[in-house]
Amino acid sequence: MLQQTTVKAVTPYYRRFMAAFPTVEALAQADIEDVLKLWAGLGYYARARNLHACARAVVARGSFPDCEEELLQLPGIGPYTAAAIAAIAFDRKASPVDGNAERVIVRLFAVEQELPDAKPAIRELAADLYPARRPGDFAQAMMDLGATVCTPKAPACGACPFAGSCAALARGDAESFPRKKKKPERRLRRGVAFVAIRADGHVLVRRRAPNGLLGGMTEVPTTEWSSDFVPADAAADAPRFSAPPGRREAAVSASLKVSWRRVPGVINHVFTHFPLELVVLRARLPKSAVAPKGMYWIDRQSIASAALPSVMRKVVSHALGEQS
DNA sequence: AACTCGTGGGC
DNA sequence: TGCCCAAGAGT
Repeated sequence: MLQQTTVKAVTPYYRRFMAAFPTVEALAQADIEDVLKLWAGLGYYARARNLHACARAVVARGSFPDCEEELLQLPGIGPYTAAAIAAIAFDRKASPVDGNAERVIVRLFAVEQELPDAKPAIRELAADLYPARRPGDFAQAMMDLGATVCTPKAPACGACPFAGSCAALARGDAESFPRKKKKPERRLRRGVAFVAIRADGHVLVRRRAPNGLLGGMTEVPTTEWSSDFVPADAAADAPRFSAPPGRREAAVSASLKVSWRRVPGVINHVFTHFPLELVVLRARLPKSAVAPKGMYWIDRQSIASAALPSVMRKVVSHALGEQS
């Protein structure tokens, strides 16, 4: 959970998750849908899928691996996490380097190479630093130093135990480290989201593809999201409903005429690699409306606990006229 | 090697 | 307000 995410953001999720899945066996037996529900809003959903797969792998092999090399084989456990578990949980000589420790090392040695190119060199420098005893405590101390003293902006060099040996500080420009490669421009993508509301308050949703962006999460139907999308072209992608079976001829289900109305305003959301602007269309459906193939209705209470990512919560709240 | 992959807080 | 950043990993 803590991969690329702050302790503050993680804490409530962690508590709920551990209450639901107190053991690796419990997690391994869970449905991915229930795992994603508890991850909804936290982001980077591949972590949830990987953690679930990881639990199953651990149960299958019969125990937790206790060395870096075997930990690396598990899904979702990369160089940092493998080293962190080895050092902290098993007191192994390993050097986990997170973003904080990375910054400490770079400044200590005034590494001129830009990130992320410098990562391998930084890891080697860190590996040379590991102490004779308590590798886990040392690793956590380096991370906490980066988080509280050797901060990205306005580092508190006066309070740093490395002040006397820091190459960046000696040069007088610690804050200018680490050097970073410029990021590619992120183009705005547009799309239209359809919020169909049944007379009893149920909302139409579907499941996203199991992998990729928001993989496995629940969403309201939308058009494609693309840079050259024209909202006026959305009608063709609107979900189509049929009237309930019965009365008319069984062979031909009558299509239900639906009036989509634009909800004033737009939803803006920022993903890591692109910003998104969604126009929201809303329609009221009779209680008898049949969900299109691959979609289903969920009630208000289920919306609250569903695997809806934040961007979809924004869309639904906006369409239901809730204050934000 | 360079992309992809979320979200919220801090300044 | 816009940008940076966070206990990174997978492809």
